Amino acid sequence: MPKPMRKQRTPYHHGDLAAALIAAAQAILAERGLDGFTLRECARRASVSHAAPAHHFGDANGLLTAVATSGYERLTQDMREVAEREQDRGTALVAIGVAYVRFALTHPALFRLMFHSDRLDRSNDAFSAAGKAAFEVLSGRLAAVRGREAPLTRSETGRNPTLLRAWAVVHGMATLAIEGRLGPRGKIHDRELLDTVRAALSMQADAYRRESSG
Amino acid sequence: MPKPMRKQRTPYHHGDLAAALIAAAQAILAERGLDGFTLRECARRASVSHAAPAHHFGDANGLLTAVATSGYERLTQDMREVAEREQDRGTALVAIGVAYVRFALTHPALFRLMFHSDRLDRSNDAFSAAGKAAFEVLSGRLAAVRGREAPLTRSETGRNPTLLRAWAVVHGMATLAIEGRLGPRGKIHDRELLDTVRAALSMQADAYRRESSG
DNA sequence: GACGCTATCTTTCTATTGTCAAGATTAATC
DNA sequence: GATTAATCTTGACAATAGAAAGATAGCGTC
Repeated sequence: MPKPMRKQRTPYHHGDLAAALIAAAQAILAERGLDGFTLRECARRASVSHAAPAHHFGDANGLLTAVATSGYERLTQDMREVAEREQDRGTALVAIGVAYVRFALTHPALFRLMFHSDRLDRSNDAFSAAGKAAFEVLSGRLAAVRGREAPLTRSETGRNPTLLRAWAVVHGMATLAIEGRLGPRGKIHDRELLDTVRAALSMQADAYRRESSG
Repeated sequence: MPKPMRKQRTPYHHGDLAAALIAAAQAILAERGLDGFTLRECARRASVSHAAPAHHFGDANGLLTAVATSGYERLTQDMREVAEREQDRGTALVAIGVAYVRFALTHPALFRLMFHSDRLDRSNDAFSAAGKAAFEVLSGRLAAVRGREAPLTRSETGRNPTLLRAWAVVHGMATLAIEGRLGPRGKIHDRELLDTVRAALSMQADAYRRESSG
């Protein structure tokens, strides 16, 4: 039984370097933003040589893809949680949108990485699965509100005006917010902004209902 | 009278290096995207030493800010042109939104630079003026549709659900489109997508009218 | 328990980048 | 025409990503 050596200087093998690198990358993103991310700084924080990450993630973009994947998983979880707390279908859809925007405000650099970066490896299976799952929370609830049968796939969004509108309004608010286009940032302003977001999404939900019943 | 020397090997002074650098930067953005942009490559394309740009733009971000500024000016012009061709206020608002998305589809990297980059010098006066002008085309037309008096400022968008919604839906569609989230890209697909965008914005405009009259 | 295999990690090297400092060259001004 | 200011070059520095080659240690097999 390989007894874990008790704290040598620096054990040659890290133990769980992949997880440590992801955590370090998340911290760097939060502190310095996406442009402030460097693979070497990541390695430094994990107390490991600058070439070590390559064995787990290939290159810098591979690590970023893993970080983005975990970001999608957290976003999915956030949206599901708030949706389950709501009884009404319409308010559930609004709550999902608010959670989406709140996620962006809480993790702006991560959100940018997930949605606005060309440094992601889209052929990565885990990544696309995580992105798909997040999308389906939104599209599934929308289909419920609209009284539709099956939710649409992502690539069909470009051909369905209603789904496009619903996703776009939420995503647009999130994007504009973290870019500082909607006024100053800060705890107080963010809360005020989320109130406005909730109001705007309620109006949207009302419009969806009117359209599908009219 | 300083007669322009007829084509020496390489004239020590470029003549209009600032413009040449901006043009080179735009070309690089179009070819290789924002992450593919480098200051040295820019200098190479302008046939100038790697340190020359500093005298005109300070640093790399200064050049990018100038490029973004000219991007906002073009976007403003595009939106104004299509709006003037429309008679009805509602269709003008729709046309502005379509122009916004079309601009993003035509210049995706430039659009990302303008809206999703932290490499811009927001204290630059020309830059903020250009951004403000673009915003006011949209908010002005929205105010007209809603029967409002004065259009709102950008920082008030975070407190006004209707304006927030209107900007967000257009910006969200543009963003999702250039990130490939709405299906494959390409001439045919883009045209199909713009039709969907137009349909979606028409539904939005109808909703605005219903709300302000109800 | 010994052997070998393989994953993990380090060191070293190359090419590239942005920025700075100092000098060269030209245009503008008086 | 001389001085000043703007423009551009050369050379250097620190930092980066990635590749190559070697060191170390965990793991299965016999």
